[in-house]
Amino acid sequence: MRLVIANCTVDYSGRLDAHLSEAVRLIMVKADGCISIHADGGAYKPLNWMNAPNSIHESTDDDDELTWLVTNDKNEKLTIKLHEIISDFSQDMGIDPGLQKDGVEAHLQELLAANVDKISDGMVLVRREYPTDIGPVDLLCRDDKGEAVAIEIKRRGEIDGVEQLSRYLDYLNRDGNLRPVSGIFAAQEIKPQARVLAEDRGIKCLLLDYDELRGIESDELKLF
Amino acid sequence: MRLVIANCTVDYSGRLDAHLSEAVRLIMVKADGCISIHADGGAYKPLNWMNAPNSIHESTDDDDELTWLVTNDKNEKLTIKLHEIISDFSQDMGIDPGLQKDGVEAHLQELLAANVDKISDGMVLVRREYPTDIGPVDLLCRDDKGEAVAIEIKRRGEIDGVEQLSRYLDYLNRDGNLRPVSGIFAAQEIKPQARVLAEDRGIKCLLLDYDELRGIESDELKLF
DNA sequence: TATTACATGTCGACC
DNA sequence: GGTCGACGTGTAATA
Repeated sequence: MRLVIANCTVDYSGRLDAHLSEAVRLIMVKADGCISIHADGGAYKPLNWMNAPNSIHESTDDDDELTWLVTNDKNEKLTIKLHEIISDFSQDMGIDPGLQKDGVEAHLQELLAANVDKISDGMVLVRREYPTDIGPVDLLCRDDKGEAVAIEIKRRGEIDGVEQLSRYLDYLNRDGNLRPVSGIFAAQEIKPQARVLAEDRGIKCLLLDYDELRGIESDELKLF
Repeated sequence: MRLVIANCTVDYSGRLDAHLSEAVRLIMVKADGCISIHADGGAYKPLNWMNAPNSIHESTDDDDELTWLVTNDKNEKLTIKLHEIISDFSQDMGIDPGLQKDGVEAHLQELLAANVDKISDGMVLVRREYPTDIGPVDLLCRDDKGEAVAIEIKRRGEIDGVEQLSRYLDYLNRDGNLRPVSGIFAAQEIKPQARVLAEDRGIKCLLLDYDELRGIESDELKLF
């Protein structure tokens, strides 16, 4: 990794056009060639960047001013004029062992799939990722009366997720072998508007507690 | 901005749980306190981060090992154990003058608004950003028969955009002065699922060619 | 390769 | 603070 702190101006042209006027910024060049330009504030997103693969071409103009021209094969171009280099530091880091995550949607789905009987007595899982023409339903179950129940799982339950489940229900209810299919919208957090929309459409909401799901003890989950 | 290169392990707990095993990484601390941890590859997204506002607490354990504990008021916690510091560099950068952008959806809307007659003969623009209680419709037009047409414009046409237009159409069709209102879903690129859903709902799809719109010559746009 | 849906999405605008 | 829509979204999995 190479870290250059410099007074610079930057132009990007590609998916849109963008310009950065002269200021001191950090220019980060990673081992794979990707490059990002950071200001001293504003979260982690860089002001400009160019992902790998790309090619970096360095040149010097008449005024001894350094320019980096970064291009890729998608017609994107990043031009960095380095007016004054304040610091230039390189360090080899090797390959990162990588990030282990726990608690993303796939994990929630796995846990809930193993505990559908906790949603209501007699509920059984038919299958995960039940396929339809408009995409897979997270969980398809049958309740104690043998009626089909489609479950959509989100980490954050917003209005889009309710729309998505509604589409699945529309679709599934056209299938004579499944009809009638009811819906459960399950999420760690359900936004008020999503809850209102779900209830308006006869979809039940289920608030998931990750720790509770992980712990075996969990009581019955609370449907409402 | 402070740049620390160190052999470190990191744990994040908050929206999910994540763990980074020991390796050499860059730790970036910006002037606003936000912090990000970068590996030497993998585009611009850091492995872990914590946005401002937060509070950073530094401590030393029995083995003289440095730990940074970063917390915020949303119950997120980032723990960085610094086993060995290879480099520690600070530089004041001042406030960045900021990024100027040019050429996104607003531009597409502008171009299409000026060329609604190219969509079909006799089409006239009623207004851009036609207001409704559930948000503004990108373009409201009337066709050669005087019937209202709502147009939703996207750079990338996905299923959500079709839902959005559907909501507008539901709403507009309750208005006796407008009814019947038909819909056109216009985008530079339309995903297959979005197209299927649109057609299922009687919404026409319109593929926009940015260069063609910009060039005055453009033939009639092709509705399908 | 392209298509899809997730993301600690982030970010801004508006209410 | 919550919702909504755009993003140079990026990214991984899947077909």
